[in-house]
Amino acid sequence: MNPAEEAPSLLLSERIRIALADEITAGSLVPGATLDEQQIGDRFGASRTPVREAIRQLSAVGLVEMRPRRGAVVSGFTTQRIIDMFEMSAEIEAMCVRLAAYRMNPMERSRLAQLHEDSLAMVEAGDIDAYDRMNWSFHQVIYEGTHNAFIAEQAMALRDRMAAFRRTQLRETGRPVRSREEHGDVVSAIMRGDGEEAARCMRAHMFNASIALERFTAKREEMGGG
Amino acid sequence: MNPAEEAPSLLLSERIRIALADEITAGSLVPGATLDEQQIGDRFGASRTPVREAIRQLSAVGLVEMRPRRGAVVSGFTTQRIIDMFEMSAEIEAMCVRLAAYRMNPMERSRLAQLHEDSLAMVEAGDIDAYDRMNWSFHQVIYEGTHNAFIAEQAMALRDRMAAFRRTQLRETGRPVRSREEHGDVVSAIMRGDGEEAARCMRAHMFNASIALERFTAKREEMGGG
DNA sequence: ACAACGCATCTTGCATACACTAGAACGCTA
DNA sequence: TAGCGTTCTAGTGTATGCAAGATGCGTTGT
Repeated sequence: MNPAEEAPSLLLSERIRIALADEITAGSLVPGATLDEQQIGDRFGASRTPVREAIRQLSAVGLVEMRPRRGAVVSGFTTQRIIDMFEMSAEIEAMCVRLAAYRMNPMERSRLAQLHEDSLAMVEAGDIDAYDRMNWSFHQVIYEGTHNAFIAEQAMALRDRMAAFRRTQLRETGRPVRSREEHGDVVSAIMRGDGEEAARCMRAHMFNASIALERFTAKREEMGGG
Repeated sequence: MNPAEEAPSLLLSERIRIALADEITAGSLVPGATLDEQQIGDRFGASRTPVREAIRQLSAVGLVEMRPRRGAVVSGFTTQRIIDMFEMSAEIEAMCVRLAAYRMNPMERSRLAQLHEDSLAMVEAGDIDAYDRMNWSFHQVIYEGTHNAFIAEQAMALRDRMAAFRRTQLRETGRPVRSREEHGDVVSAIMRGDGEEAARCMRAHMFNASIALERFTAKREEMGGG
C-alpha cells in the first residue's frame, strides 16, 4: 500500500526522496505547499531524520525551496516561469552556438551541415517525431562544438527539463518549416565563423519557438484543452 | 582560529559545509580522501548530524561523491574541468549582466552602484570575507536585474557550486583590488545601458578570476600544499 | 480603533543513542 | 599455503529528545 515499502534495499531517505519527487511532478503536491518534516515522516512510517535528508536532496534539484528554520515549500511552474525558462534556454543555446562557431573543427561543421540537409526530408514528410529527434542531435552537436564538457552537460540537462515544451511547439501549423529555415540561418552563420551572428539567429529561433508554443497552447485551451 | 566559529548567525551545518568546501578547493582535502563524519564533527565541535547535512550538500554540488553505507570521498576535479566550469560561469554572468543592463530600473542601478562604492572600504581593509559577501550581493543584484526569476535561480545555483573556488582565487596577492576595478568597468557599462560591453567586461572579469585561481593553486602546490 | 509589544506554540536545528551493514581480520579446511 | 567462511569492528543509517528560532495571536497602551 505504502509505495515506500516496495524496495527495502534502497536507503529509506532515498525512497522518501523518490516518492516526494513523484508527488511533486505528478501534481499531487501543489506548488507552494509546505513540507512538514514530522507529518511526512508519519506518512512514510519514518522519523524526521531521513525526511530531512530527502528534502535537502530535493532542494538541490530545485523541486523545493528551503528557508532556514522556516521549512521547505514546493516550487511552482507558472506561465511566467515557463516563459522565463524559455528565455534562459534561448540564452544558453545562443551562448553555445556562439562558442561553437569559433571552435568547431571542419569535421564537426560538416556533420552539422549534414544533419541540416537530412532534416529537409523530414519536414517535407511532416514527420514531427523524426524532426524532433534530429533537432536533438542538431543541438547536441552544437553543445559538443563548444569543446567544453561542463557547458555541454548543463545545456543538455536544461534541454531535458524543457523537452516536453519544445516538442509541443512543433505541433503548430507550419512551425516545422520555419523552424528548419531558422536552423539554416544558424548553420550559415556557424559556417562563416560568425559567432555573434549565430547567437542572434539562435535567440530569434528560440524566441519564435516560444511564441509558437504560446499560440498553440492558447488555441488548445480555447478549444477545451482536448 | 577555527573559521567556523566566526559567524554564529549562520546555521552550523552551513558553516561546516563552507569550511569543508574551502578545504577541498584549496587542496588540503585531496581528491579520494574519505570523510569520516565523527572525526569531522569532533574537529568542528559538532555532532554528526550537521556534518551529515553538510556532506549531503557537498555531494549535491559535486564536490564529494557518496556511496551508501560506505561514506563520502572527495571527488577529483581535473584542472580542465575547473577551467570549463569557470568558462560556463563567465558566460552565465555575462548573459545576466547583458540582460540586466537593458532591464534594470533606476532603483536597481542605484543599489548596484552603492554596493560597488561600499566595497572600496573592504578592499582597503583587506577583509576578504567581507568582500566575498559583498561580491555575492553584487552579483545577486545583477541576477535579479535580469527580471527573470528562473535565470536568477540558475545563476545563483551555479555560483553556489563555484563559491569555494571564487573565495580561493581572492586570496592571491592583489587580486581583490583588481577584482574591484573590474567590477567598476561592469558597473559603468550597466549605467550606460550598454549590455554587450557589460557582457564583455564581465567575461574578462571572470577570466581574470580563473587565471588568479590557477596561479594561486599552482603556487600553493609548489610550496607543499601548506 | 490601531499599532506595538510580548507570549505561546509549532517547527526546525542539533545532540545523543541505537541498529545495521560493509570490510577487514582471523581462523579453519583442503 | 591458498581459498573460503566466520566473526569483529568501524562507520553509516535511523530514531528520539532537547533547545532555539519563527509565526500567530492576544494584550496593552495610545
